[in-house]
Amino acid sequence: MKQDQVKSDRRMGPPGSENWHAMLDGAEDILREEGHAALTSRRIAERIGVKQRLVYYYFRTMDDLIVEMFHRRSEMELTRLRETLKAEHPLHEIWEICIHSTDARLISEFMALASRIDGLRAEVIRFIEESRAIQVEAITAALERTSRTSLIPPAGLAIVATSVALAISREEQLGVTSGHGDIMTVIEDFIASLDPG
Amino acid sequence: MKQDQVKSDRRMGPPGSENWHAMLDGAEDILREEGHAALTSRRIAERIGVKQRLVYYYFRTMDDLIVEMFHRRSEMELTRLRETLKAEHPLHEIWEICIHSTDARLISEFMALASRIDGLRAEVIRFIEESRAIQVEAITAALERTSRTSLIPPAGLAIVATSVALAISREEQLGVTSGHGDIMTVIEDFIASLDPG
DNA sequence: GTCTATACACCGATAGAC
DNA sequence: GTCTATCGGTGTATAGAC
Repeated sequence: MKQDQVKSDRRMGPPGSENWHAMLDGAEDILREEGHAALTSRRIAERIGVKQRLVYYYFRTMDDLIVEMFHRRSEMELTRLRETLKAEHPLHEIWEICIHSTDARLISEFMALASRIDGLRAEVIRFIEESRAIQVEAITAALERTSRTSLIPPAGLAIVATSVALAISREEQLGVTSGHGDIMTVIEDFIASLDPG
Repeated sequence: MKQDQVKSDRRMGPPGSENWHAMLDGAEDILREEGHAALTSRRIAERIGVKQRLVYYYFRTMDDLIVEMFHRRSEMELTRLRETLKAEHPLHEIWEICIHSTDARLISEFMALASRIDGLRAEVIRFIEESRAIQVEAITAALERTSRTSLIPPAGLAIVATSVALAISREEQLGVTSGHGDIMTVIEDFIASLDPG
């Protein structure tokens, strides 16, 4: 294969270059701060101080840019998750990631976009499956280490943790807080009992 | 107050009329099937067989239409939830509503839109708070009826139920199912023990 | 690599006739 | 109530010079 571009022979900029990263950074900021409606090639260019045309030199289409934005982010997150498996207290670290690196606004936007963009949907599926597998591995190891059994199987616990963390993050951004402390305490106590320290 | 329209003196169509409902129905279908990017006055008009101009006779702006669409829907949902309190097995019925009336695609779109549209955000907050209050009431009553205490306070249980139901609905639409059966069984067993029948 | 310039489509919203 | 017609703005994406 001499050419990477099978769909188009337009000249393209190299992935991973400075501009390439700057454009994805700018796109992420716009998506977080202003939402999907503001995520346009013009605004990205304006934000990082280049001309609009250049966006189409680094990304074939806007949809490509969006998929790449999610892909870059999910790779970083999966790497962080995998590293927790080697740490002393994996469950604490995974819960920290769930609570603090979950930007509900960004996730809402990506979810809505995933319905429309096939490539993004595939990336989202891959991310959910991989991160769940890592969490299940950590939970299973913790159960074995403490010689305990759980009423809820590891995969079920992983779903509860991630979905509650996301819901709390979303509601906090909206300004709703009722019941948050209650459930956080329960989850943290459970983790403490399973992964003492 | 002689005039309802304080922001604009443009002539407006009556809320609740046939066209008014048809437009909101069409808007909902578009949002569910094609996403926010396709939700335009032209497409709504085309879908229900009227001219685009008519949309602006019934709704002052597109944002107004979107807020009204969520409002109409959340009112119906809250009414259904309130009715469960008078039923024989409230917890079963609430869980049914959580699982089956939760359209993850629609909710993703509304959440993303809520970041941009202030009026929609206010409606979303109101809906979350009201529905949580109803759920807490049902759970508290069930605990008293069975003379039980829960490790997790009612508000925490409500958060777990709604957030897990939403996560499962979202993942099912994506085609991810690992762990779903595990957690569903646990929740359903818990409800059965609290609200036997 | 980066630019100017631009084709072309679609959008929100309105004026004013019938 | 519903229509035709339209304005001004913004979007994606490309051609081709430098």
